[in-house]
Amino acid sequence: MTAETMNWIDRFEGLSKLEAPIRDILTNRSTVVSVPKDTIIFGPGKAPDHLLLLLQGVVRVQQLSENGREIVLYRVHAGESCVLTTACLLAYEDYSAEGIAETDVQAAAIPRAVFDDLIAQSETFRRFVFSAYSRRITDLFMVIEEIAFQRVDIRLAHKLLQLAGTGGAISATHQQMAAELGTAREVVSRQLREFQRRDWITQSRGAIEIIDRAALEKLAATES
Amino acid sequence: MTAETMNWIDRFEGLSKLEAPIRDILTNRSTVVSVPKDTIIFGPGKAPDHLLLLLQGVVRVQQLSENGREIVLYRVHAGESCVLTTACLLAYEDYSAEGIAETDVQAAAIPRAVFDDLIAQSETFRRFVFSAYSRRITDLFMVIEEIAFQRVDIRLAHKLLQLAGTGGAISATHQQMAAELGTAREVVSRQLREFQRRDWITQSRGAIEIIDRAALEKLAATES
DNA sequence: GATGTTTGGTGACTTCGTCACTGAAGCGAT
DNA sequence: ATCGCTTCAGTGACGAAGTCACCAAACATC
Repeated sequence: MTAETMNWIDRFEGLSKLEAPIRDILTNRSTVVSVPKDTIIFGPGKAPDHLLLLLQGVVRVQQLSENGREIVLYRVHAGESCVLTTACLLAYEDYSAEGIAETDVQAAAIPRAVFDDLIAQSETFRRFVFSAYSRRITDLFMVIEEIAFQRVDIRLAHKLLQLAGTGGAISATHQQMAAELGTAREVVSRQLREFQRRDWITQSRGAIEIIDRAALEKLAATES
Repeated sequence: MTAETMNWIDRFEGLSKLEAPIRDILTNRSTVVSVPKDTIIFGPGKAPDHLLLLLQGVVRVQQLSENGREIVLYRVHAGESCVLTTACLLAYEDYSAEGIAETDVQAAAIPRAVFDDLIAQSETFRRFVFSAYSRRITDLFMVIEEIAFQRVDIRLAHKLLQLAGTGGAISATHQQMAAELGTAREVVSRQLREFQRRDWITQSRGAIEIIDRAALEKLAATES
C-alpha cells in the first residue's frame, strides 16, 4: 500500500517535490476510482464533491447549447487535474459544461475538505493547483481566439493533425469533428470533401486518414 | 490608518467575515494604488506581480488577435478581484489578453508572497479566491457559448441593453461595439442601421441611444 | 432479406466576414 | 474662419460560414 500507492503522486509534474507529510495526506485521504468510457463525470445537475487527479485516460470537457450544438473546450490527460470541478464546487450558478470520460479512466479523488487542507498546508500543492488553473484558462482563451478569429478550414486542418495518431488515422464522424470546432456538420463535410479532392485525406464512414500531412500543416500555419 | 484603511475589506462580498489577524495582514501588507483611465494594467510582456482587488472603477479584460481584431472577455468591477493576474503570475506561457482601466481605478495590490500567506492561513480568503476564479471561468464559458452559437443581432441587442445607462444612452463607436462582440465593424454598422430603421435606437457619431427598450429586450430573449 | 438507424451528401438560401473605397464629422493649427 | 488631418460611419460586391430540408448510402438488428 505504501510504495505502490504513493507512486501515482510522482506522475504529476509539480507534485514530485511534495513534502512527506503532505504526500501521506494525499495517499491516505484520497481514493482511486475507475470510471468506464463514456461516463459523464460532471455536468449540469451533477456537481462532483471531489477534485480529480487523472491517473489514466482522457476526459473531454465540452459545452452544450440550447439548440443542440456543442463545442469541445479542452481535454484533461493523465498527469493533469480537473480544476474545473473545484470551480464547480463553489459556483453559485450552474454552468452548462460537462466532462466525459473519452476512454476508461482512473483518477485519484480528493474530497473537498482534504483539498482545502492541502491548499492550506503545502505551497507545492498551491503552485500545482494555480498552475493548473492557469493552463485551463489559457486553453479557454485559445478556444475563444480560434472560434472568433480563425477560418474553419485552418482550424479543421489543425484539429485533424492534433487528433491523428502517428499513422494519420482518425476515428471520428463529421458530427464529432463539428463539435470539436463548434460548427455545423455540413460545414465539416464540405471542408473534408475539399481536402479529399486535393488528396490530403481519405474518408470512410466514421474515419478519416491523413495522406498529405505536409499540406495540412501548411494550411494550419496560415496567418489570418 | 486603522479604521479608515481597514474598511475597504468590507466592500468585498466574501471578505466581510475575514478573521481579525488576516485582516491585519491584508491591510498592512498591501498598498492602495491609483491608476488613471486607459492605463494597460496587464498585458503581453507586462506581467503584474500583485493580485489586485478593485476598490473603485472598472477594468476591461480583452483579447487581441494577430490580424488586429479584438474581443472583450469580461469586466472587473469594484468589489471584485482580478484573479487572471494571479493565473498570469504562474503561467509558463505568455497569453495575449490584456486588462485596461476603463475608468480611473483604485485598487488594493497584494504582493505575490502575501497572497500565498493569505491563501495558506485563511479559509475565508481561499473561498473568496476560488469563488472569483469560478465566476471568471463561468464568464468565459458564456463568451464561448455566445460567439459560437448566437446570432449577432441578438448579441448586439443584449450588449446595448447591458451597456446602456438608465437613460438609454451609450457612448461607444461602432468599432468598439464590434470589439465587444468579437465581430467586424461593418457588421455592427449594418445591424445598428437596421435597429435604427425600426426606430429602436437613434445614432450619432460615437453615441447610441435606446428608444424602444422593450423591442430590444424581446429580440435579446429570442431563442437560437 | 426487410427494416430502422446512423452517417454523410447536396442545393438553396441567409447570415456573417472581408475588401476597397467613399464621404462626413470632429479637431487643431494657423 | 478655413484648411488639413484624423476618426468614424456607409456602401456594394463578394467569399465564407451557418441553416434548412431532404436524400442516399452504410451499417445494425432482427
